[in-house]
Amino acid sequence: MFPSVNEQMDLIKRGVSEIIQEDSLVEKLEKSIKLNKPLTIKLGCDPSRPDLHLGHSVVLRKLRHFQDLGHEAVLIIGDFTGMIGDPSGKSKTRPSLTLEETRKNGQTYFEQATKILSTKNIKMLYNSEWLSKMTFAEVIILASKYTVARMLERDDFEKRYREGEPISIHEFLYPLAQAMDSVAIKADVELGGTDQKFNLLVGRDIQREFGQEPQIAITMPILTGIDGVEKMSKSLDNYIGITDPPGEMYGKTLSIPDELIYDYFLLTTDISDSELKFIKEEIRTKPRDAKRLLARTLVKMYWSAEAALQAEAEFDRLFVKKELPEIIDEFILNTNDKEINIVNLLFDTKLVNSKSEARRLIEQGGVSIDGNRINDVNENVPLEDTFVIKVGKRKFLKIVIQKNK
RNA sequence: GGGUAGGUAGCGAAGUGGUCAAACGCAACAGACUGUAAAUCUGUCGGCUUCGGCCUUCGGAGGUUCGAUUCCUCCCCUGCCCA
Repeated sequence: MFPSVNEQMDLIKRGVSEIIQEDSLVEKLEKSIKLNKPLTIKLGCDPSRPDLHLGHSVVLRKLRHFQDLGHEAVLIIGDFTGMIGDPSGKSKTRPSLTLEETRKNGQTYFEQATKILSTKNIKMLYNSEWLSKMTFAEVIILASKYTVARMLERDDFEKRYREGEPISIHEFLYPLAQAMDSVAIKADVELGGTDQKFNLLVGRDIQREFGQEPQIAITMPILTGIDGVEKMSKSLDNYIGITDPPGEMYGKTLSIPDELIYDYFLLTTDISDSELKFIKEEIRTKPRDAKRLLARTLVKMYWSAEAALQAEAEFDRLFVKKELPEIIDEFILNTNDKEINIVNLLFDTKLVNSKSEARRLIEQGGVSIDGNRINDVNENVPLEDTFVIKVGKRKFLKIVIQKNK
């Protein structure tokens, strides 16, 4: 039923950053084969931001590997912590979610995650199921199992403490809560990004406290965002969403720095080891082709081969040949006026957020109608036939005039 | 509880009675360039505007003043030190 330990380890080890402890993992795999029992692979999910991007896909894909090897994936939706709020201390404004919101987000998460995961051997659980039942006394006993000094070992706590930034007491409780999740499902393996290493290790300690065999912690590298600097995240707007439309996915991929191409192939695609070698060479000699292949590969994974080709053609049309896109949104303008001031037009069609912005764009030469650049803020646009406005590089809108009589 | 330092535009950070819509950096946006939505360079970067200005902003609420981001009072929030 299960592939051999060596075979399993080969796939498991691809792209990982760290396995703690590797020999214990081998033992677990051996035992699983002997008893013909799948391992329980845990992944914690944050229900406050259900929109998944390629950064999330790195760890989800690792989970998929385990599924492919016959093990069971368990997604833990952190609804309990989500309802209380702010888990990182970083985003001060992160709102507390209601129960309904966490369920809805959990569902969205599941839908998106199963673009990568198999729906066969998967379970999704909400951690409020066990965490909300804990009494205050139980929480205090749990808290007694860990010391402040050990908590401060975590990089971000240590850094914030050193720099005099606030750390709330409840933040110390989150790693413990996450550890209780591992206890609750008797996790054999927990996956996470390298930034989760500390939390995954707390899970091991707490499982031991509860008389369980500690889980294996597997960390995956953090994917750098398309800016090439920061980790991929939605709030930094340097992400490629797995539900991004093909054109956007393709374009964003092309904008990553060349140094990132290899990592993206390794961590976000299924490309084989032998192909990877070829790609490594191609990145050196023809980075453009390698990147286009990456962009096509990603669009193909999340959409289709056809969408990938279309996205590429569209991209070339827009940015290489600087022509109009194939499909342009339409705006129906109901008016009997013969002409309209360009600033008002931009504002009325919501192409800009304020009239000042419209003036600014015009003064900077960022606005054109049917390919003719508008240079004057006071210019009036005749309202006779349909025309196309272009704002900046990427915003197009087709204006259709409708006379009402 | 005591002491002390702070809270300024999306973020970081200057300013300490008028010359402040507020230096500078980052992010963002536009233009040029490019294989690219990268890099680089240039410009813009609260709102409205008849382009002369006008209006709303510097934790919150009051007050002093012709005039406050700058001074005073109270309140809220945060760091550090002491207990």
